[in-house]
Amino acid sequence: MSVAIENFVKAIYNNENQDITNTKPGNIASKLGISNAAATDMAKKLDAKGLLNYEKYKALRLTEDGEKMALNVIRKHRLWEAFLHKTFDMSLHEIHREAELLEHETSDFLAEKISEYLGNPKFDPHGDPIPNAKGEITTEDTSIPLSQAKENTEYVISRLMSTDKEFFEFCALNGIKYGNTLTVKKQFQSSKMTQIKIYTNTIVLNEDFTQIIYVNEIN
Amino acid sequence: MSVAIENFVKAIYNNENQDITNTKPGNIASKLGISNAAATDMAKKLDAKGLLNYEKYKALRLTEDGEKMALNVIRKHRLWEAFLHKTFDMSLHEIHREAELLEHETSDFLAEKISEYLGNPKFDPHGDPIPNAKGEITTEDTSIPLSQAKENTEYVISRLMSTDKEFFEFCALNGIKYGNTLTVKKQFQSSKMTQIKIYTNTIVLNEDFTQIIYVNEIN
DNA sequence: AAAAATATTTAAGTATACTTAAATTTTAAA
DNA sequence: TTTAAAATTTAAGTATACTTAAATATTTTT
Ligand SMILES: [Mn+2]
Ligand SMILES: [Mn+2]
Ligand SMILES: [Mn+2]
Ligand SMILES: [Mn+2]
Repeated sequence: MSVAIENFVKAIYNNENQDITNTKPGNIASKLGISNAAATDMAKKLDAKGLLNYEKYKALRLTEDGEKMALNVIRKHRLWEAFLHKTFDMSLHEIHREAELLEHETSDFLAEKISEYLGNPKFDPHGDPIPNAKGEITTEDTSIPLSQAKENTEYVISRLMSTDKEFFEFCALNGIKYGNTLTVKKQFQSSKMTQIKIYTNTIVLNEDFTQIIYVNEIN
Repeated sequence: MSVAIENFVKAIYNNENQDITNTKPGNIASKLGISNAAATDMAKKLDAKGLLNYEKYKALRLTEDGEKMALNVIRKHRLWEAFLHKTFDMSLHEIHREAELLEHETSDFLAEKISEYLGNPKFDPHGDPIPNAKGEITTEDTSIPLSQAKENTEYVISRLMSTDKEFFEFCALNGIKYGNTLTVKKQFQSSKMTQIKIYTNTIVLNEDFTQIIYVNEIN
């Protein structure tokens, strides 16, 4: 299958997992940077291929085959990210950029090699789950955004939900990294800011950041 | 530039370095598995782009820009081969297959990371030279095919010029590997066979193999 | 030096993945 | 509930990278 098709089913999959009613051609089009007309064309084509169900004016729904394809591409994307981060120490922004291309030119054979080399990781450096070779995600996500965390409680960082370069640069500079530990000190109700302590540093984050930094409470 | 263009200039470059007079559309076409007509079309297009000089019925000649592009792709190809061989222990056949795809989706940035990680190697696992980031090949090739080697002389294996799976499997099983040492025991003139000793094994190779295994004499 | 064989080019056409513009349908607002 | 706004679809067209078939040029053989 072509790069265009793989990116298309991946965009639908990612969208369905957030907002199922809005998975319409126009929405996918704007995510992929193509015209609405192109997205409608593609939707019809993929319906004919059995990768999704297309009904005029309705939301797009991936078939089982379509979802399998999406998860296969996502697996390769996240394995590359994990690999490039670990082996070449590339930043959270760089790894995404490279993985977006490499994911389409990676055989299942090579994906397995990467996975084995890394010890079959279950999460990528953004905290996104890595599907297994069968296309299954076996982990469950219990994490909450930092904006909803309790005061005076210790958390481990579980996910950084962004693709923004500056955000990742901020994180890298301040030890905000998947797996690291932080303590929530105070939630400022009116200003919607969150004060955290990470290592010896105290940082006050605004809502833009506390809604994309996800954490798990340490028992 | 597209995958089709990159593969096209690469095929011309590789061909020019062997048989300059025969670098015509039909020859490139058969190497790429496309029709002669498609190759002629592409040649005209790349002439317009300034990557090669096309004159009806004449051999294709890369321009400086075209050669630079070819060497950039070849660099990425060979870096991937070196990397996959070393890091994932993939075979000489597998690394070529994967590199053929990855070479087109690799940024200069990532290529540099791979190169640094490997210690800026000058040769890939087939013994092919790896151009530097400027597109220069600084090494010179003094190797000769095993068919022309002297009897009772020690050589180091410097190049395995093939893309054939079975040949590489044979090599892997018999210690015929870039950098390994062997001794030429006898050249059978009439049958064009070569008897070598490698480690403790004695092997007799026919011309098919001794013309694609290159060696350098050990001083 | 012709004739035959081979290679190259031209012409016409296809599939994919897009575009813009117009028509249509849905959704939201008045 | 009618109207206005927004989204979706249809229609027509483009660029890329191919194809096959026919025309033409080159190369080889006789
Ligand atoms: Mn992608
Ligand atoms: Mn990720
Ligand atoms: Mn290639
Ligand atoms: Mn090689």
